[in-house]
Amino acid sequence: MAEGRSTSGRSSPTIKTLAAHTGYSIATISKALRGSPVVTDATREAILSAARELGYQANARGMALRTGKTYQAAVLMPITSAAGYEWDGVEYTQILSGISQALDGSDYQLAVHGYRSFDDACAVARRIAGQRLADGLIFSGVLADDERIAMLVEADFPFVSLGRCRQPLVYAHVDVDNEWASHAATARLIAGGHRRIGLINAAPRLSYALDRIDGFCRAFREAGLEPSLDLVKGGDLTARFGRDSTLALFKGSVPPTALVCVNEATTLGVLSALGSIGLRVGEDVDVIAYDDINVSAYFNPPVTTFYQPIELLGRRLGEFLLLRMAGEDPAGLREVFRPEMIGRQPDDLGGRLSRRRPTLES
Amino acid sequence: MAEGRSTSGRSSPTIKTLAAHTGYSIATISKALRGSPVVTDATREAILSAARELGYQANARGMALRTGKTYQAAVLMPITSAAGYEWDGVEYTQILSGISQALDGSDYQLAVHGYRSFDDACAVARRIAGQRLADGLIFSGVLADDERIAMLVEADFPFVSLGRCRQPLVYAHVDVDNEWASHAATARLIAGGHRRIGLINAAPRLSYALDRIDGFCRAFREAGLEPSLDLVKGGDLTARFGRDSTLALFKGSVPPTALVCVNEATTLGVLSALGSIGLRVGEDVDVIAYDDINVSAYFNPPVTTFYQPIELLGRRLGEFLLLRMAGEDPAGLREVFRPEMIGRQPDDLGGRLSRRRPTLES
DNA sequence: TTTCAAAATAAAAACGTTTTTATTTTCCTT
DNA sequence: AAGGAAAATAAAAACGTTTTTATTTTGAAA
Repeated sequence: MAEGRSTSGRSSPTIKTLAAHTGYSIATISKALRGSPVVTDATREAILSAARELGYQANARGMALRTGKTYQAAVLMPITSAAGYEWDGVEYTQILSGISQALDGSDYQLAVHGYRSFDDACAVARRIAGQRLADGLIFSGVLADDERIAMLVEADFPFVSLGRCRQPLVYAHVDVDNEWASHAATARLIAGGHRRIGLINAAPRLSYALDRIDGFCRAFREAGLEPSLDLVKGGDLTARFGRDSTLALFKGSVPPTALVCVNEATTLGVLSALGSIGLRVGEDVDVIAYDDINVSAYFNPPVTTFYQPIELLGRRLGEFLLLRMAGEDPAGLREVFRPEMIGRQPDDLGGRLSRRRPTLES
Repeated sequence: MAEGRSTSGRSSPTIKTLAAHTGYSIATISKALRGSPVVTDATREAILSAARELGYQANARGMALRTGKTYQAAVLMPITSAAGYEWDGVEYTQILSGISQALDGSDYQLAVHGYRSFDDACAVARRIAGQRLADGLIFSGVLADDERIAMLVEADFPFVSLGRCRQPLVYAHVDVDNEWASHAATARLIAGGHRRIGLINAAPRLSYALDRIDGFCRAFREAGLEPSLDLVKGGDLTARFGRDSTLALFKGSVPPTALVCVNEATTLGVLSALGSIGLRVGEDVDVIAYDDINVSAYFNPPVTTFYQPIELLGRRLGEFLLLRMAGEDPAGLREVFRPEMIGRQPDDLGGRLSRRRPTLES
């Protein structure tokens, strides 16, 4: 099997090379490089100088074996299962980018572990913790009763989740206040006169989908109204799901006058569907989207969005994981963000009720 | 520093545990597990059985130190530099997904190395090869004279590039036939009567941007025409760039009647710009897009696209890297794909030349 | 039956670091 | 000046595997 050694013909300097060069022992050199106080300042300076001069870099494999640490920060990432399954998980690029920035300058590398289903995600998480394939783990797609969180808390294995479960556990996490955002979007539409509001949501087993429904309902109840739960659709975060859901909602006898969309992908599908049945946003129907990559800035017609830059979440995930792997209390590593509303439409009925509304006949 | 050992209270079984359990020596056990022919079948079976029974998993760190291998497959991924820099590199999720699928079942983990600029990408590649941070490398964003390729070929360090440079080197790569695709798109528009064709392209230092221009020009020349090179714009692959370029092109005295777009992100921006200046695709202007995540299926109005599922490219990248790390000749690890055209518009002038064309006054 | 060679297994070394234990040096007190 | 304790450095062990070298066992031939 090919060995890709550098072309200089000699291996990189090791701690033995440094020992031969300086006259100090391997143990002293190791302690000096680690900043141990049992080494004098003069000795430390001499060793650091020699290390710089020789271009010494500690070998990660030697360190890993002795310390038992992997120096890997693992991230679970969904494997999209079929070509053409467009835009599934595209926000992961920015999550990984944020995490990568947080890890920059640390000893840690970013290791991506793909999974195909939620059960597979649990199995991968179990294997990472059990076999010590990484020193810490980041994952998303949190369920209300996510067993990964229970398992990792019990194993005392460092992790940070993007999202929160609904179990009374203390663990590091970063999240968006989905209940608040859903409430704000829904309240805006109710204040604009809407009563038949559709919610294009994530799959209801996902914790934040439940949070979205809670916020949706709270807005109605605060207005003394019954929530239009018959107009709630839950599915995957694809443009196709957005489109199919929209077409289904507008086939009904009393279709929505407004839609709240879970993300930018479903929104694209929603807009595509509305266009195909001749409904104009801002005139025939109002659309509010949640967007974490700000791509809805380019949607035509423009839509009001609740925008949360996901790369910031990614950076915070990485920062928290480093702290958690360094032994910090997870109770101090929890943060929930509120997205910023970008109003691009008035989102109100604007005298529309008197006009005849086209519906899709079945 | 917290040690996340499993809660069973005992460490995972090591080869020493297996030795104590079976009565065989560590060396015999290692050879048996590796499939060495110097061990008898009976001995091997007994050892494999005991390994299964005890749930033995070889420790990657012990293996790594002794063999000198990292069991890491590195991928260079751009770090998006600012929040709001939307949709930059979103296709990486599907590339990583494809690579992850290819690596599944192998001993290799996917390690993501972020970079901020091309020079940073070169520095990271140099460090990965020089310090043996990984056993192989995958990267994209190939330049015509990409120094990463030259350096890694000289170092004989296993890698696969997504894209080709223009140097006479032999190395593993996966690519799309950009010259062919650009030619096909442009030829289609020329056949439809277009003469003023805009090319919303990638930055011209990128190898495939040059390939696109080559194909663009070849289509004109084959039709006995001069290419409309004044309508070629090169920049980053963002919706913003697509929009800004389009607005600039339509400010000109003789604006384009058709646009060829480098990817789905710039196309979104292009459509947004056209909508904002009142131009209708299929009527006032024709748009052909290159798309590797098939999201343009949801664009409204629909546009003709050249579609190449990028996850397939990702899988092939992973497959080739495993083969390359196993010592396979890079000359046998090269593949170029041709995207599939999905016609959603006739893309011809259709009697439009007689109509007055709105232009943007400066 | 004995001897020798091949096969099979075991012992030891190695990878490169960190940590533990041992030894040497230095400084202060009597 | 000598002795003892603290500081500083060195030697050895350890991590868990693979590989090299050594030893034992087995089988075949004389």
